[in-house]
Amino acid sequence: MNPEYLITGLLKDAIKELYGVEAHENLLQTQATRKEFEGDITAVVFPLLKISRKSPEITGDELGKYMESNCDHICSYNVVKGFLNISLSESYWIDVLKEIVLDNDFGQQPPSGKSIMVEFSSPNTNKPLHLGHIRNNLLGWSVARLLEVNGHNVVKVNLVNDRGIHICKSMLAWKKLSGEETPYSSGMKGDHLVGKYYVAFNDMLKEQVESLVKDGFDREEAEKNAPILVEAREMLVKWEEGDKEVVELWKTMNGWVYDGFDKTYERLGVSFDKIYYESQTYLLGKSLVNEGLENGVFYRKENGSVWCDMTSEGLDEKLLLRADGTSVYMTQDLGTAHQRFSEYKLDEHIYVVGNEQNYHFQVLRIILKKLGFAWSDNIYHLSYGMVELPEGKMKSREGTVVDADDLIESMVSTARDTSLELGKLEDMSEEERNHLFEILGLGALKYFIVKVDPKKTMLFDPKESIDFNGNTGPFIQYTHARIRSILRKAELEGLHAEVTEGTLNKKEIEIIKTLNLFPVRIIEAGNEHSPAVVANYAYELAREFNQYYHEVSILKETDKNIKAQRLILIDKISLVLRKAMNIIGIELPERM
RNA sequence: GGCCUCGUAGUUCAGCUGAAUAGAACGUCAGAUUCCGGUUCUGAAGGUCGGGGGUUUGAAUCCCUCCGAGGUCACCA
Repeated sequence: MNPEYLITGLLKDAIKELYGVEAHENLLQTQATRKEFEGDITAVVFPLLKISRKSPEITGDELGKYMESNCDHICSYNVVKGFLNISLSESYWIDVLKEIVLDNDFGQQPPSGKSIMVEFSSPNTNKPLHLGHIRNNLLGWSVARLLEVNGHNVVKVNLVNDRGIHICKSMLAWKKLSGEETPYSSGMKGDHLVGKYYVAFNDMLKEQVESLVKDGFDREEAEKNAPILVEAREMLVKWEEGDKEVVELWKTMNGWVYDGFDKTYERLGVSFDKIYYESQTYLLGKSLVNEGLENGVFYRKENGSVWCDMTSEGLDEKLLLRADGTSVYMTQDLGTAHQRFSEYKLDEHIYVVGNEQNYHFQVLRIILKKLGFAWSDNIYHLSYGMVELPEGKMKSREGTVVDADDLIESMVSTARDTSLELGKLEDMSEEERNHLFEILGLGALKYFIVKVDPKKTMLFDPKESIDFNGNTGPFIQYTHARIRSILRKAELEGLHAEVTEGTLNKKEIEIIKTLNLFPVRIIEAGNEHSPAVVANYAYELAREFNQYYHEVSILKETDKNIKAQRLILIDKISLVLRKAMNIIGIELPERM
């Protein structure tokens, strides 16, 4: 039984008995006792003073006395200021440990019957993934995992932006410059190859603009009407008309990009249940807009364009259909949301999208509400901030964008260098080693990014992230390997890890408390859609083990019972670490 | 200019629905340790929680205001 529930229940009884009042839930506040004080669980008595009409000290003492004599689990209490610190008996904590150990699905919540869709990644097909996408993918993936652990049925989807002027730019530059270069002929990853031509296009555009300006054109005019840009727009028109040659090239080049993306996704460890393509969904939503128009939710301007008025919500008006009847981004998102909610019977839909689109999602929700969809409140924009580097911001114009593949590769190679330096890998095969470097490099990256509150702008420092000390992925991986090594040695001695009636010291009770917190953290993190909570919890647990390990000798302990109990405790720590890191997609090594 | 988000040790981050002396880590400094100024261990210093006001027995947390940083307000996506 959860100790805080136990105390809350007792407190309620005590108040009723002593003061004859049924105390309201939110007056019964408990928390883990701070380290400086004696005790396990602390009840805050301030809120109860208006019931007792006595001083904090007297109230605390009366309640403590009642609880102590009415519950076998409580062995002592003390009152400091308005805080009633309660110590629970050793046998109680052993029972808690036993409960944790016996629960094979520890942390896994029962099925909720809810279906939740998580959309993340959502790349453009004109260039490779970069550091920003990494944050997106890692957040999306771990939120999806987190919701699964919370018992929900999760559908992971990716909406690929595969159409529009941007891909035409790459296509055009490829046609002009490449000499039919392919990923196979060049040995380049498909997404990088296409990205190369996107850059080439922009270089050509810049050149043309400069020369036009030199010839006396207005800069703005030149930027709009450079010949190559006109050509790209013509290509887009041809694409929309279904021009065979253009569509063929479009298919080929996008295919290269998808091959490239797949490799990056695989290495990052993310996957999707379904992939949507904008080329197939961009017409959705029009009928919804027309319906809204008929119902008077939207209105038409003189030139024929359709708008939604949101001035009563303190916002502007929003365009939904252009004068020529074509749709915009918002139109499509209205349509896809509607389609998904009805097709999958969703209870919730989470969009993992950068915070520059906060306004978009605010508007999306309002419009859906205006259209009368009850589920409009069940869309959630998981908004995340930019990732900056020690060198400063990434700017595509200045070419300081960090490529995802390059970054992953450099993380893994740094992991290789530092682990080789530390040694201890002699008895590993080449294959095992490479696997270790891979999970260390990626573990460093994933942990460092996920541990930060999503909505905050963050700074990614590769050097700091891969340090084996500190609040890092490798530290947790190292802790795990260390525990597994202890357990292997114990096994060689023929020892079994189990709960016994041995004694517990203060640190061990603390660890049991922390372990016991795991399911609570899972639920909390799920409600907040924030895997960062899980990451920081895992770090706390790992740090607790290291302190513990430093204080007591586990293998040298002579009492077999105590030894067995210590082993089961650390075994459980390693298991919970694995479960927590599994949510973030970090693999923990058996040795390193 | 309107709207949204953020501002916590030198740095990167925690701080749950308000509670005791605001926590880690890295860095810094001191001591110990070894072939070593690099590794490891121990310890210390370091904070007006952006400023001001308010609500409360109690505020980093809630409200108002100002300052600072970022984002966004397209017949772009």
